[in-house]
Amino acid sequence: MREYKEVFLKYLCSEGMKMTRTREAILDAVFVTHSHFDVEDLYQQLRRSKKLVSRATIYRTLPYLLEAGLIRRSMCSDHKEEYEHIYGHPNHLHLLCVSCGKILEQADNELEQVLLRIASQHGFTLDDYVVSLKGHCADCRNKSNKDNDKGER
Amino acid sequence: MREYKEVFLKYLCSEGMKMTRTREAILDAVFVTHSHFDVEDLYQQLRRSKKLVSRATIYRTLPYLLEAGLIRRSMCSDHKEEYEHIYGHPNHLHLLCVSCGKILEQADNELEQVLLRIASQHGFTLDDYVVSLKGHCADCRNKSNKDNDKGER
DNA sequence: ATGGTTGCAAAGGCTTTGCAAACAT
DNA sequence: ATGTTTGCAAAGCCTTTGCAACCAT
Repeated sequence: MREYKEVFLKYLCSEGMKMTRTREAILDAVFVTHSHFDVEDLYQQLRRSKKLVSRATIYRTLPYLLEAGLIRRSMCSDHKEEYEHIYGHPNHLHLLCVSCGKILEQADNELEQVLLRIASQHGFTLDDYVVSLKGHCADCRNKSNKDNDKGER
Repeated sequence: MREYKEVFLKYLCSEGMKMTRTREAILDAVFVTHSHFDVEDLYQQLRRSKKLVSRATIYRTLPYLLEAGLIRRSMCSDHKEEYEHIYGHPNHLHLLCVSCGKILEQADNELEQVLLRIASQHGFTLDDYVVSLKGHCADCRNKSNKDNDKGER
């Protein structure tokens, strides 16, 4: 519970920086979100909770959260930096349907074992990973089959 | 050999578009590159081969190459769209050393099997995947150990 | 001839930054 | 009191777009 605040505080101290209301609010906004978010999402989330924080400050704070190991970059989306928080959000993979844009998240043990093996084969530690699969989900495949029946495109 | 030109031509036709010198030059520039590239890389590559193509046109062309299945988006780099070409460049994973920035590429069969299983478990086809592992390479671990011996930071 | 394509320069969107005021300790 | 942090607005960067000239067929 709120363990992430400790982590951030420790990080800030170690860098000679201070914990402020603003940073605390941003941190909370990050952990309210349960999936991917970008700067705009946080900005809106903060407005909703009546904590007015400028976008500039959010931009300035996210790299610290990244450094502190509290968030990580998420899938590359078009042209925006997306993040996701890490606590209670173990490493996982994303399944993206390129047709409808749906995203599933999933953790998989066997996958993790394989990645560990690969990393250590190359003398690497495995600190983090991003696995994104792209394909077509069942729904979209069905839909497009129906469309084809009616005469393609 | 040059098979990619066929592929692109076919794609262009199917969309009512034309093959032009400019597009051919961009395609060549893409396949000259052996690793990741962004728009600026292509632009410089084209200048070097005395084919002056505007950045705007490169920006306009890359989505077509993507659509045609000739390139794919690469690792999320800071703030730029990176691509890599696909021919002779099978799906693979990236190992990134977060300390020195070194990137290894590697194909792995077992990994691919696991990803296929996961996709189909969710009813997805597996059209493409991106696997990025982040960690510290052996060199950097050694270096940082030495640094520590001399008195940490 | 005709419709797609290109380069240019302008516009757009997201991100960064200089600076003075506000804040934490 | 002192150094850090913030918001604002301006600047910066990468990317997109309108348009007139150009090219492919």
